[in-house]
Amino acid sequence: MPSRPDTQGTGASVTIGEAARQSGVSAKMLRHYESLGLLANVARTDSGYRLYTAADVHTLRFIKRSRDLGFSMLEIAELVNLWQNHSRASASVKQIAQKHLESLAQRIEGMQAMQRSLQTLLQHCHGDDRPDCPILDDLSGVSKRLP
Amino acid sequence: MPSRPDTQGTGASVTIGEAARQSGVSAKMLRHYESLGLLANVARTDSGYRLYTAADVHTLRFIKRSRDLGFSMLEIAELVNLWQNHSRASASVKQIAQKHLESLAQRIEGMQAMQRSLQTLLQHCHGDDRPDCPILDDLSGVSKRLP
DNA sequence: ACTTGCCTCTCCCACCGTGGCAAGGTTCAG
DNA sequence: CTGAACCTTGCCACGGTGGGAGAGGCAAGT
Repeated sequence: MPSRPDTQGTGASVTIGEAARQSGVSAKMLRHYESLGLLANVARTDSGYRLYTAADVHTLRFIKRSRDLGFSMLEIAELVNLWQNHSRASASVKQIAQKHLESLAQRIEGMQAMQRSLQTLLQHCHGDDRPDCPILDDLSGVSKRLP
Repeated sequence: MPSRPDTQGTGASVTIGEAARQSGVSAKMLRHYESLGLLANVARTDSGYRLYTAADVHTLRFIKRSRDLGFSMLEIAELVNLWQNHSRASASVKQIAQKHLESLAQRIEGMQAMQRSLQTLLQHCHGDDRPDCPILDDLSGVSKRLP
């Protein structure tokens, strides 16, 4: 990997590929986030290359971490705004996180319900070369739903 | 609601709206499933209206139940095939369900990891009108990640 | 016969987040 | 100068669902 100027982010700006590497977000997504208005005012070289400052990369890492926690882009937009607004109330942040946590819990519960049903079905299916299959019976509504 | 012929599905075929009602799948999705080849050979009236037999509706309920258990359309296509193939081996069905269960478990784990992180963050955020906020600190990478 | 109201038809567009590809310009090292 | 690696924009795709437009079908009421 041939060394390019300022690859370490010691001073000025980096290109999109470098910003992608430093933030863990793909270059594709960097452009996308910009188009969503999540990362405004990205500088450009004369030839049109995007240039990311250290602050931009920091924001990108913020976004990445938020995505990793499952926040939606809409929520992340709000979080970024709050983050950059130094007179925010922590309650606003907490409320967003709380709501996300609740929806997360709901989705998990839904999936766990599926999980339980599937486990029961799997337990009752012998899984050999005979056609007889409680799983299909359940899906087709032929059998009483298993407990 | 004016009574339409054969609303009870006593004998012949029903229109898409009725099939939707009887299966719990939207008419929109009925057309979509057909375009996916999941429900082939749907009859038509002279004027082009789709006509669903009782067997079709049964298949739709099968699909609905499978969706409710979180199977993908691709998996459902396989399941429907196996269901209709009377010489299937139950092992084939079980394998699909098993794989689905595993991916389900994985996704649940991922979401639970998010859940735990969020819970920790929320616990540490006082959530009042002051700007100080451990949640944002964590997201921005300023603080050491909370345990 | 005509209107009214509901049904259905086919198409296209949107979501969300991500990836891929194509056709072209830029920058840098050898 | 050439080639490699990078960047640009733009379009298409996924999965599964919903929305709507514009047109036609059908039954019931007048």
